[in-house]
Amino acid sequence: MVKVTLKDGSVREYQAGISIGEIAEDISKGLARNALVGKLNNSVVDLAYKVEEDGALEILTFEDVEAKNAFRHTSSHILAQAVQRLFPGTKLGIGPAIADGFYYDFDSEHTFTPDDLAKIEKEMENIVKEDLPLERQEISREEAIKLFEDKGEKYKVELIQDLPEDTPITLYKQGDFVDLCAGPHVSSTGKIKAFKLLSLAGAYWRGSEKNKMLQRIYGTSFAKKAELDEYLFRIEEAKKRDHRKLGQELKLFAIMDEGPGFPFFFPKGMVIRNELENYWRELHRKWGYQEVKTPIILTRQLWERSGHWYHYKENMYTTVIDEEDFAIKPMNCPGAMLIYNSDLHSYRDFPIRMGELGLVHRHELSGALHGLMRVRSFTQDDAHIFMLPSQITSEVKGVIDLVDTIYRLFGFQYHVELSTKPEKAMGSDEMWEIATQALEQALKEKGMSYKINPGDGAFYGPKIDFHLRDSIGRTWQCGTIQLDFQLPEKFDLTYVGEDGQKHRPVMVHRTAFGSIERFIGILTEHYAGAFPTWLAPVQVKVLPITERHAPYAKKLADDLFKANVRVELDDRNEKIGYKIREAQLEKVPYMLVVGDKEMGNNTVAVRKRGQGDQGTVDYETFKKDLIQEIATKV
RNA sequence: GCUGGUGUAGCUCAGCGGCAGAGCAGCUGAUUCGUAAUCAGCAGGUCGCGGGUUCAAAUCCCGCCAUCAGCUCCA
Repeated sequence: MVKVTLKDGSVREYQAGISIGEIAEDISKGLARNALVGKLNNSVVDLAYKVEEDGALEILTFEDVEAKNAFRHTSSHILAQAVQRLFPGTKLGIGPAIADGFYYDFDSEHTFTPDDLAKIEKEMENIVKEDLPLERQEISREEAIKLFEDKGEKYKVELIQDLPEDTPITLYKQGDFVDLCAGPHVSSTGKIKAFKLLSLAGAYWRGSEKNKMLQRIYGTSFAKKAELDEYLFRIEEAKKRDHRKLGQELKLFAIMDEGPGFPFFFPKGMVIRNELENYWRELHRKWGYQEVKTPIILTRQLWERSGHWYHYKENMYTTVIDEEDFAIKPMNCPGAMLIYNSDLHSYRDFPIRMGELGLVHRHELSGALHGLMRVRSFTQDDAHIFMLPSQITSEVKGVIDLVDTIYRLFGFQYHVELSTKPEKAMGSDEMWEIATQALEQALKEKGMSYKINPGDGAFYGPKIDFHLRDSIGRTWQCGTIQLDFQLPEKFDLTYVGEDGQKHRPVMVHRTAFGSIERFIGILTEHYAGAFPTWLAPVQVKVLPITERHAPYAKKLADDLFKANVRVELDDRNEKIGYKIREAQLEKVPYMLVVGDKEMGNNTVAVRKRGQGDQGTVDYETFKKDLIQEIATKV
């Protein structure tokens, strides 16, 4: 007999060798129906797994992330089976579950088209109907290699050969289809009730551009049809928030064929940008920063000295002036070094916090460009902080607080990553070690949870990155804190210490928004274009009901304009419903509808974005509240 | 950069070898109206760019550019 402890603490006894599926059956019919995999002593296993010893058991359903992954992993096997049925000779790459679904990589002479996806889905439906059980089988390395060699599955053979010696090799079999797979899987193809293939894409074998590009098919699957439909609906909704679409609809910004990766800001987008910059300046003044501006084009010698010419050249635009080589700055730091060195510094001056809204240009791969999120010219809200080594932790903590202040104002969820020394790096290992420790120390003292990104640091130092999400869940690096022991050396930065001797200061590069452009992209998606009043390009629209009310409407609009409110008057000869509809589509926060009633007693009928008609209020009261709302950035 | 898709009016899209189309937006006129679209008329095009095939190309073929998805990259 074996004793099984369930999640609720109850203990049940069974014949040794009972399967987890049978235990689920014993617990309840409903659970057995929804059970996908089991979790025995913290490892996830198939329902067919036979329990031979006492242990803690959980029966997992689609609600559990491990079960969801197994479910989608099985879905990817069904996809592979369907593809091999329809396109014999197709070789298999890998086919894992991912955050919102699954994919499988194929090497096929046939190039898959979107039309093929429908055919493949049909065949997948057949496989689901066939209700094929998935059978797990453990075999020796030699047998496995022989099996896949005979099938011509060269990628699988490569995978097996690269597995550590002591790893058991398992196969999963469903009908005539066999795949190398660690599992676990759901018990039968019939469990996959709702799935959809979503897209096609190229993907390099094992993620290296040196390898062959395979064809990847993405899909998703759910336990219930309704959940799938809801997911697809959510994706459609999220696409409506895409900043590229909203940027065009709301006339905020655009990227044109004439300037790939070089964004244009229209008057309305410029309002948002200027408001953000005003806020930035106000905040940085309070936090003890000074502001500088450094040139966009600087000599080749400078970039050679900073190391960019050797480590960053493929991303830099260059030009020739009077037969001399120049480069357009991809970063602001060398300019800041020159400013630092234009004067003598005392330890008493530290920390020196030198901010710059600096326009940088970087040559990004054409395929990497993405609206405002990934561009070739952008404005970093940069700052360089010069300090004593003893000030590192407190300065880094200060920047963490500053970034958090900004993100909290917008209600962003973010996560933090610590990136360590990359392969192509300047400086010694010890330098890197000290710098990385200093950053980690600050994170620990702030009690922040963070993810470590090995080898993802900048070439000159380790960094802390702040990542924000876009409308469809992709994350983008925005704020960053980078410790740099290289540039102070290269530019021979010094300060005079207490002892009257010259010493080397420590420097941190940091951004909060990251890039103003990217930040505006994220903001646009975050608010779905309905910006808070302080950022809204147009804050109030005054809508007279007929021409008769236009003079009163104009008086209000003029008064608001004088109070620095961004106001527009819509005195076109249109019905009120039409004007409201337009203002609503423009996502203007406040509409003031004025007719005979309002004109008589100096009131306005307020319509608030998202909340509809708020009734009639005294104009002066409205104005006072509005100005208060703008000032407090709510 | 790589793989695949897409590019037609300001916007959204139809047309896919035989006269360049629709809706919205724009302009003109009428309508003077109370909370998401009043009616009528007019105008609007190097069909991404270049080459080729054809009696004839938006449509087929080749090259390039841009863009979308993913991969790679991401300071």
